[in-house]
Amino acid sequence: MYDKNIDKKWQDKWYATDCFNAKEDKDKKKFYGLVEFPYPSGVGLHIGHVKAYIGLEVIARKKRLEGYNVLFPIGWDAFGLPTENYAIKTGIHPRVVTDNNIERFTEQLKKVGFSFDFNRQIDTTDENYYKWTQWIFLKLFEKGLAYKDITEVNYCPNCKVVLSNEESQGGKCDRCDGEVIQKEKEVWMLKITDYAEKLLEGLNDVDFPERVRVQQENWIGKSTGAEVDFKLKDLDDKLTVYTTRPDTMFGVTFMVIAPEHPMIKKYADRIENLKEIEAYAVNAKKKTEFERVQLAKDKTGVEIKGITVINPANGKEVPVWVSDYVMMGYGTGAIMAVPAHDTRDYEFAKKFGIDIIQVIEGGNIEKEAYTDIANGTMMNSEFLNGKSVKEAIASMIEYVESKGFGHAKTNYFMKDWAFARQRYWGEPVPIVKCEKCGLVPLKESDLPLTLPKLENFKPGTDGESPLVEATEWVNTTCPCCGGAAKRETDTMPQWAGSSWYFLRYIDPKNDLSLASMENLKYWLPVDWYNGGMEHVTRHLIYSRFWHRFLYDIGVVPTKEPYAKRTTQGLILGSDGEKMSKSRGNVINPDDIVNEYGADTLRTYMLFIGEYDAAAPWNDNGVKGAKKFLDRVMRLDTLLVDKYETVDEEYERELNKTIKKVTEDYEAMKYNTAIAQMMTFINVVYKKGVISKEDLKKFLIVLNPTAPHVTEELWNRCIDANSMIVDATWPTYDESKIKTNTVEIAVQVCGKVKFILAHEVGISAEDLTKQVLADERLKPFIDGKEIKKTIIVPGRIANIVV
RNA sequence: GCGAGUAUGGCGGAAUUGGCAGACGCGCCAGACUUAGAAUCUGGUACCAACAGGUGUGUAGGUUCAAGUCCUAUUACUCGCACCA
Repeated sequence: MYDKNIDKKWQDKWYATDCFNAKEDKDKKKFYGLVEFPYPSGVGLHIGHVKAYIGLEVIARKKRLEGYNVLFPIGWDAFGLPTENYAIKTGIHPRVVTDNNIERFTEQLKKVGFSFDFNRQIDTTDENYYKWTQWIFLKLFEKGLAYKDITEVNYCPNCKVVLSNEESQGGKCDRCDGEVIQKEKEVWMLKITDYAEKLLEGLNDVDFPERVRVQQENWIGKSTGAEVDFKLKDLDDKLTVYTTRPDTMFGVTFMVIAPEHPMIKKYADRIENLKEIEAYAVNAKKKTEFERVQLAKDKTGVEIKGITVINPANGKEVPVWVSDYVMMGYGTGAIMAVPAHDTRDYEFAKKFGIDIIQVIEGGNIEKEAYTDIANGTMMNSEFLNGKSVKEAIASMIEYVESKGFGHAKTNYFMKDWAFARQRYWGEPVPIVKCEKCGLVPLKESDLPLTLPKLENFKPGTDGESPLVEATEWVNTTCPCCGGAAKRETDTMPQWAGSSWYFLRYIDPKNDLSLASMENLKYWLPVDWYNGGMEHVTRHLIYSRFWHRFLYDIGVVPTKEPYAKRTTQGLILGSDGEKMSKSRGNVINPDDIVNEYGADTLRTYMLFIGEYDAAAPWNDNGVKGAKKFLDRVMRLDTLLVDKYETVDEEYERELNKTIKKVTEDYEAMKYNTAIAQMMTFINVVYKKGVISKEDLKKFLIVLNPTAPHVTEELWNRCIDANSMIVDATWPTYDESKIKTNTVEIAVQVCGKVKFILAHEVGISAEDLTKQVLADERLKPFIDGKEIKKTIIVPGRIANIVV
């Protein structure tokens, strides 16, 4: 029986002997396996953490046994709102809360037997860590990539905090799921848009799952087209639009600008219906995300009376409308509308009775006026006629460039990163505001800029940081002129610390640099990074950005941080629903470990199904995993020094098991690896004996899944003076897996009639003779004409009559 | 609306990529051991049928000697994006 009490015995041995620690042995081949470090919340370790870590845990243990120098670290992403909210509620300082939570998490992780290198733990709230987060910020500032701007930001009124675009996807706050509003505010921004192209290109050099790559590409949202100027009639000014289809310029019948477009203010005195337009803008702003998206089909808008523009392609005068289907945040906030080609423009034109300019030709008279449906070439477009869309785009761009009213332009959907939170529990921004010198960075030697002690960390009512209250800390002197200055009171978002943590693991105690180049060169890139899908357009993109920036300034040796990325699937409650407190279907890993032992939890997590697919929890499945481990533990009763006779089937099954487990672990197909080990155990019980040598091999391959059970059995049956963690991964003998004879199905007209054994390596002709001579075939072919025989040795025999 | 993915027994899931569908586990049934239960062990378990046999991988077609696997259409669900000009 697998007695859960053996867990602690082996955990004590492992963690006391530091056997999982990465060595600084640069001659050895390295493996850097990384899992997304947890936020140490007060709730403790969740079953999802276990699922997320167990995948690479198996790989890390296997790589060690294969002789790699393995870095498999863990740390704490500890800045953030929940800790602060808890601190606000209880009055306990976030530092104390964080330390307690880290202690609890560490204990829980060790109880599952994770082989993390606990000596390299990092904590983003440790001032020796965030010193370097601040240092990177200074570098970003120095290169002009960190800037302060008054802008419309996403704001969560509930959390009282500014959010980045990535944190407010779908118009909902990442933290509280509340509605996000737009608010004008002065905040720090990071120019991630400067890196859009590099982030896109980098995806070609890494091994990411398809859907991860696609999601990042969509998020960056690259589009190519042109910016074109439309002259305002009777004014010395122009309206610039962005379009991906400059070839359709001859079909423009009106223009649309966003309600926030600056042109409205600029020509307020010329606009005859200004009141109406302002009222529309106010109304548009009030719309919630839901209204904007769900009611999208019902277009609204107002024509601007008093302003028209001239289409530079044909000199025609066109009206200008205001509508909220055009966004100020994308392109130029203004579009040229071509209802004949764009469904949105079409809907708008139809609703407001604007010209569609249709030419009767072929099937669809309303929508294909400028491209011939039959051959996809341009028509009714003067010098573009007869060209393909692609050619026409190029030639129109050439035309507008030569005439000086436009140019080719690439746009990205991704926006700059709002990099400021109005909270206490985050990294202070190392910048002071001086009346004389403006925004002045701290000297590197003055880092870290530590958080002041504060009694009250409640955020201000109107999006003010609680640090405003720390007057002694806020009032400082300017590093540049020595005059009076004030510190920045916003702190960095939680994503700051996690954007580079994988670098610090490589050299966690270095106080001269964030990590030494020598160590970085040895360990980078991260060979394998496993984490959640929810981070694809958040942490994963932020950290790639920071890493690429650090590469550009010569701090890290690789362009991309992660060579390979995988994701784990969700564990659902036993009711098939997402685990949540309110549903009461939450499984606590502690309970499973306490009742069934750590290896049972590990084995079950891996056996439950495909690793990156969601799977519901099943209590009986857990018992099944325990039963398997019990059967393994009882192998000692079958132990013999040597077999009396060589058994080919036995040899085959063992070698097959080693092969399959070796390959399946690497492909994260843990469920089939375990199935094969179960099959092997079933064979062993059938035979009733197992030799020491075979048991030894089996225990090693099972070890990454069930380290406690295998160490215990190793100690009892193999060698009491050594441990599996120091053993070597077994090899398999391919020739032992192959058999002399193989069984194939013999079909008549595609229906299986009987099974035939034949020798391996037999020719098709010989096999045909053997099949046709078989007595069992007679009843099916007697008196019938054989039309065709398909004989594939080792595969199939099919007789068509 | 656009894009990606999934669909196999009562359940979780397997199927050297076109070659015996349902590995392995759960559950269930029967038996052994037990005073009894638990645990353990043995056998059975896709469906229909008394048997012969037939039918089966969401649905409808197709290609092929042969289809869970390839093609066409279609339905349902999951995920992502969503006025991207």
